Amino acid sequence: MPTLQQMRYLAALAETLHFRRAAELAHVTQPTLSTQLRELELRLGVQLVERSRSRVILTPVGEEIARRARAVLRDVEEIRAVARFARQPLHGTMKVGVVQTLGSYLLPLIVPDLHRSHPELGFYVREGLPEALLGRLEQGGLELLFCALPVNRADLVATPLFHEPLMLVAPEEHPLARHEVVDASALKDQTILTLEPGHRMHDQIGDFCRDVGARISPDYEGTSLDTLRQMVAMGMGLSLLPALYVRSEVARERLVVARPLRAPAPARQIGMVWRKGSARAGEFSDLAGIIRDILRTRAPEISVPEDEAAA
Amino acid sequence: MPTLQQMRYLAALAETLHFRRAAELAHVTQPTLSTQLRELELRLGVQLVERSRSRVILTPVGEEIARRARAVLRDVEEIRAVARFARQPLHGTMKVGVVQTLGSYLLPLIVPDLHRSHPELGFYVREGLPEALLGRLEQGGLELLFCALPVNRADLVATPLFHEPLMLVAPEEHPLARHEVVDASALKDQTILTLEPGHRMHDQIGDFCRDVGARISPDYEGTSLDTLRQMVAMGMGLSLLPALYVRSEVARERLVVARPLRAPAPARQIGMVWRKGSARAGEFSDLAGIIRDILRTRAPEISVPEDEAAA
DNA sequence: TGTTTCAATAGATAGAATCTATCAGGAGGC
DNA sequence: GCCTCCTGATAGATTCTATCTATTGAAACA
Repeated sequence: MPTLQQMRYLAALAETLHFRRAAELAHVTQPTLSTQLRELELRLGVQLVERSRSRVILTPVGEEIARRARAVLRDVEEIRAVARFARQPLHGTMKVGVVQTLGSYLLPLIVPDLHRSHPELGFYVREGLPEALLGRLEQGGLELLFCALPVNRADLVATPLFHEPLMLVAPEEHPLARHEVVDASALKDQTILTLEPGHRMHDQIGDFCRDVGARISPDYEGTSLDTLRQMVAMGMGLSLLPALYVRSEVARERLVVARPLRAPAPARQIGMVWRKGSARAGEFSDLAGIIRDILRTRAPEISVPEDEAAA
Repeated sequence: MPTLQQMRYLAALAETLHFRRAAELAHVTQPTLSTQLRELELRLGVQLVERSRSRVILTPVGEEIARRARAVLRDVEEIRAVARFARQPLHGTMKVGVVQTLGSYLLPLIVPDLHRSHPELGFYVREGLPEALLGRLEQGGLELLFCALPVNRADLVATPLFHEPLMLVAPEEHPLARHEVVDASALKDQTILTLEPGHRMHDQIGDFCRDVGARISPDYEGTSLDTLRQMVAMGMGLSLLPALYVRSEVARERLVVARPLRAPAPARQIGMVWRKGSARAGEFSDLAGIIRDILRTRAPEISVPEDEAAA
């Protein structure tokens, strides 16, 4: 099998048509280049160079192979360039997953600022249910996941990004809409719409409703936060939606109103998850810090933890 | 600089995602593959593989580089294929030069048979004047030249293909056309048309005419054998044209007739020339033998020498 | 808890790439 | 014609490196 070095020598000789000068070009001595080219010819079983004291000429095969060798060397050079580019932190593409209940509002909130400060960083985004995304993350299909914590998998690590209360969403004319802050006990016997199973919020809201004596609507399970909101607007019941979602979608229209729940309100802890031992673990930690900063500016009403070592 | 071997290991690992099996695939032991991959990462300065006991995952850069590495390996494989192909004699393309006074009839005579017996052999043909073609041959722009011998250049070798007499070509109604064989002395004071300077035949016919007392037409010098023939047909004079040309072009029409000259007739020796030490010298010798055989069949009236070592 | 599996590591070894020094042949100058 | 310079090939020594065997340490599994 020919070596890259031999190809380099052939390319040099093709350029200079002169052994000594080719050797200089390749930063080796002339005997090295001579023997390696002879070795290359031996391995390929073809004469590449016509040697004479007065003239060095490549054979037609030699020309052809030199041409191809140059292409190979160029491609290898590109590989090195790819590596060099990737070496810089927060460059290149990250394959991230976002749980559906975050996708519609989290990325739009942080990506513009992030793109401004780190223009070389791109995201390949995949939405889905937590279980599926965690599986993909473990398998290597994703590098990074935004979802609700805690995540209890031995080979994954997580760091919190923000603490997001759930807010009561009701039709404008609903009696509870008149309260500025709603007490959990006020939800007794109310009908609550929630997401289909598989979402973290499904279980969380189910538990909460059982505690306060509210009734989960048996007839309907939403597939997204948007459908829940629309069902509330149609008077099918109340719902509990994440504060940042409310901020980005509910606050913009008049059909439904959102009210905070009195502490201890149900809430979710949103964080970033990656594989323990991921090559980019350091980058991910840094990225978490950057995202927390962005959130502090863009969503001051949300509680963002101090930076910490990923746990 | 990464080595091809390291790329091969990366490709194997990308395929199996398992060190031991990748090592098997690459026909080395697992520690070898491990250390070489680590070395590759070190050289590129990038982590390519996420190692954990339970799972092996390529990083995104790892994927990208593995993809490119596979392409490089494929291209190197192609280089080996090119060499393998070139190794078979009388395969591939030969860059040949043919002097203008041969081009119109020599190749059409031999190429059909040659193509039948050696379908993988192709010609890239360049016509020109002898001097220019010899220069190109020496510089490496051509590999092989068909022209009149002798050729006296130290770095070239030649082998004869056939001995080709020149024939007298005259208008049908010309008095000399009545002789079956024409004596050279009969050309005394006749007007002979010949080619422009630069052709071997220009000098050869000039010498011959001086010897027999014929007159070279001062007003006209042909640029090709075809124009000479046409000038003869128009009654501008007589001409001396090569026997195989006569056979292929003159014999087909009625306007001019060709008559052999009584010995010692002027003649030219046609041969093949290549560079001393050409990679394909052996092929060229073989080719000469094949061409001589074809000529013995296709042009039995022509004298073809026995095969010999190229001189 | 013991067993198996996996990748990393250590140390030895054979092979390869490179170097310095030198040779042999041809070109060009005098 | 002879000498010198220049070319590429060759010889031999040396350093590097790719590879091997043997082993370790850690996780997964039963």
